[in-house]
Parts: sequence; structure tokens; C-alpha cells
Amino acid sequence: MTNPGPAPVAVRHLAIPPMDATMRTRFAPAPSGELHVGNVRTALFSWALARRHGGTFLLRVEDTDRSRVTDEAYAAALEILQWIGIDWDEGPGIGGPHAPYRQSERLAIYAEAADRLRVAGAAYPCYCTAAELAERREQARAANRPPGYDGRCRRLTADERAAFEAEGRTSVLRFWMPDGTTTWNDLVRGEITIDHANVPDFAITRSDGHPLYLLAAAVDDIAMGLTHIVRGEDLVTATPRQLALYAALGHPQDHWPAFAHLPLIIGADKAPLSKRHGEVSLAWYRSQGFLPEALANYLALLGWSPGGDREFFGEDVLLAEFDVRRVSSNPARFDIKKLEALNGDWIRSLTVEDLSSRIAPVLNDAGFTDVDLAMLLAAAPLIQIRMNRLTEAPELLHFLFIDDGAFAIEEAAATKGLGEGSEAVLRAASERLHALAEWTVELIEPAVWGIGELLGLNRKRTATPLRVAITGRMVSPPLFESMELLGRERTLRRIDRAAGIGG
RNA sequence: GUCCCCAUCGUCUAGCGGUCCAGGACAUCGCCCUUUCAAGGCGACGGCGCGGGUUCGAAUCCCGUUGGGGGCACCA
Repeated sequence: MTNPGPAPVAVRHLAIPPMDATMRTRFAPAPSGELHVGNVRTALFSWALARRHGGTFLLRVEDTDRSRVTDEAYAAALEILQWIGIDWDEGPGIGGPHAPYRQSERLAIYAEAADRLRVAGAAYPCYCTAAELAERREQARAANRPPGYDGRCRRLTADERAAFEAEGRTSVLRFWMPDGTTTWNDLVRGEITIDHANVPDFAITRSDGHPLYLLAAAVDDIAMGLTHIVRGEDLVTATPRQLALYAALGHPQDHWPAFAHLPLIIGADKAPLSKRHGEVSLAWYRSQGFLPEALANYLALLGWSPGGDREFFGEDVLLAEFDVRRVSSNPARFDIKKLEALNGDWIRSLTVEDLSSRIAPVLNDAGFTDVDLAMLLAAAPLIQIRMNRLTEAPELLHFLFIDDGAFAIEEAAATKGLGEGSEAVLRAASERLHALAEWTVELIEPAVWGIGELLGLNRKRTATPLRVAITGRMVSPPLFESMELLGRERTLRRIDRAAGIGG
């Protein structure tokens, strides 16, 4: 008795579950590498959607492909999500009513589902080899036919199966896609209809029995009671398959989740974001001195806007106002310049205490291992308006935290800044500053300007030799504040030393 | 190739039929401030891809076209 195959369908999934506290959304990363900006934006939106309405957000790890997933990537993914401020109500580390939340620990559940589909005739064993499939794909492409699976193994008889197995062939379980159409009401794109003629049968298990993405995701979305699925645009054509699986698995249509397909983030040349466009992993941005607040702010802006002119906003605004139906449906280009500008705004919005605590580890990484925290606290305001990235701090504060023994004037700065006439400035400064009653900006500044007047030099020509002598650079934080921070001893020592070199 | 989706300054976007000869931000370029560099202030440059409709009226609605993106895996 051969399988007649599924009856034709005309799926119309237009209902949107209520956007209220009963909502359940998820982020389902496959930790095969570092989470990139696109993944994280999807997570951010899915999280914001649930939080906005007081619903539940869960994290599910799609790690069924053991050849691609590593424990390091898994741990890193969790960690980076936490870093940017995303928390989950159910998932790894927390548990929940549908635990476990790692698909690699739920294999038996998928195996049972796959078996049910096979017994019901909704899926069939397919004995085509990878090489055969690839070849037929090529032929189809060459003949301008759709390259998808051609349904060849749909109605194999028991004898034919036995023959294939005798040949030593292995089989995957392939889902028999019913003829017809699927229409759904996409939260960001509106009504989308796809003809199943363009949706070939697809594998739901590997030949080793391992579940594949579509199966595992469908089974879990049902089991975990998801109501709204936020994912990337790359999955829109997977939706008819997802819905067909729901139906075949017996999930009542009035419980199906709504879908929101986010536009992809692309590079400056409109090509998909990849390494070619610079780094894409979120961890890289963290290592480059970007604040989690700024990243979240920028990522939220890629495709969503709170409306009006507001662009600088935090988690509070996102969580209070995020509306998935306001998400733009066209691909957004990732612009690191804008991220940097936003990062600078965020740096400027921090208290000095907060800023200092974030700078400290960066200084440490740069080799300044025993930074005086009081000194850092005093220096932070000087550099706060001068940085767009935390990683700029070591360069800016180099003169202050470097060991005196290691301090050196950059060659270019010496050439440009310690030219003719500078020795006179340095010697006079040494003398006058030595005599100062108190080492404060209030006294240092007039003393230095007085030297300029005495020597007939403008402020720039007065300040530059001192700046170079003290900071070793042509560019530095404000001179007098820097001198005050450095202290009288160190300042005078550097001036005297430069006076010997310069002139 | 085919199916699906998309289309406002270089970029991200506001705009959801009249209040738009299109607003903001980033970038770029000037000017101001100024001891360097920034930050800040002011200003400039710059856009509704194209063609048809619908309408008294379109950036906003419809059709076509062009361009772009995505899918068509024993990846997810």
C-alpha cells in the first residue's frame, strides 16, 4: 500500500495572538561561532517585545549540529547576551517548565516526533545520497528549474527500500510538503503568501537520526508555548514548512505563534554582513571599547525607531516603547561611524565614577597594571569628552600612568614641538613653577601664560613645548589640568629633562 | 533561473493622502569657541529610483519597471 501523500492545503494563518502578559517569545541561537550583530539585534527585539508587554522571554540553544557547535561558543553566547543586558525568564542557567533548553539535551523528544511523522505518512525515508542530490540540483539549475528536492523517494515500495538498504545506503527522514499555499500575517511585513510549488520536501532528520533545524524548532516552539516568533528574514521561506510541521504534529491552528521577520543587517556595499566588512561579532565590539548601552542603542536603531527625532535612548525607552509592527522591512546597513558617535554620546553621559570603573580594565589590558584609582577618577573628566571608545583612554592617559623611567618624548613631537625657542620656555617654566606656593591649576596657568608674555610668545607657542615635555605628545588632555594631576615633582622633572634635550 | 521580500539625503531614519518646495542623526565641508585634540554652537552640501495610474491633492494608495536582499542543504 503506497502512501497517497498529504491532502492539498490552503493554510491561512492570519490571527495574531494577544500582545499582553501571556506572550512568550524566544531567541534561539546556534552557537557555532561568536554571536554577530545581526543575531544580537534579533535577540534584542524579541526580548524587548516580551518585556514591553510583560510577557515571558526564553532562550533556547539550537545546538543539534554537533559538528558546528562548541561549548566555548555556547558559553560565549550566553555571556555576550548578558553583557548587552538581555536577560531571560526561561533557559540555560535558569531552567523553567520546559527544561532542558539546549536542544542537544532534547534529542529523544525530536526522535519521538520524527517517528510519529513517519508512521503517519507525513514524512518518508529518502535514500538519495548527498552526491546525487547535488548533481540533480546542478541539473535543475542548468535547466532553469527550481533546484529543490524532486520528491523522488516519496512512494518507495518496501522492496525498493530494502534494495537501497542492501546497497548500504542510509536514509534521512524527509517531510512531505503538501500541495497548496500558505498565507500568514507577518508582524513586520504584513500578509505573505507562498505557493508550495516553491517549497520542496525537506529533511527533518539526518541519516544518523539527528534532528534537523526545522523539526527541532517546530517541536520546541509547540512544546514551549511560543506565541510570537521574531527571527531573521532569511527564514521567511521556512515559514510554510514550519506551519506544515505544526499541522502534521497536531498543533491546533489557534495556538500557532505569529511570525515577525526582521530585515537583515548588511554591509556598506549592500552585501550580507560578513568579515569582509570588518568585524561582525559582538565580542569584538566589546573588545574595541564600545559600551553595551551604545551597542544596544545602535542595534535597536537598525530597523526600529521610537519615532520622531529620538536617537539617543536606553533600554528604558526600548522596553517601554518597542513595537514590532513599527520595524522597518528593508535591510539596514551597519555603519560603525554612527555607532562610534553614539558610543561617544554614551561615554559622555556616564558619571565619572562609572566611566572610571569602565576605563580601569582597559588601562590594565593596555599594560598599566597598577593604576591609582583616585588618580583615574581625577583624570576621567579630562578625557570623557575626548573619547568615542574606551580603548582610546590608554593613549590619552599614557603620560600620567607610565613609569617615569619609561617615559619618553615621541620623536615626531620632539621635532615639531621642541623647536627653536622652546628651551627658553622650558627653563623659565621650571623656575617659576618650582616657586609656586601651591600646585593647582589656578596658580599654574597664570604662571605659564606669564612666561609667554615675558618671552613675547603667543599661547600656542608657549604651551606646545610644555605639552610635549610633559606628555611626550603633540596632542594631550588640557595642559594645566594634566600638570596638576601629574604633580609638581614629575612635571618639573620632565620639563628639566626636555630643556636639556630641546632648544 | 524561480519564489518571497524591500525601495526617502552617501548611511540610519522621521513621515503613515493635504500642516513636506520632505525633518533629525552620522559622515563630509565651512565658520565660531580655543594652549593641542576633542566636545559644543552655528551653517552648508545632499534624498522621496523610474514610468504609469487613483485622487481636488501622493514621499504616502495601486500597477508596471529597474535596482537590491533573502530562500530553493543530511546549516541554522
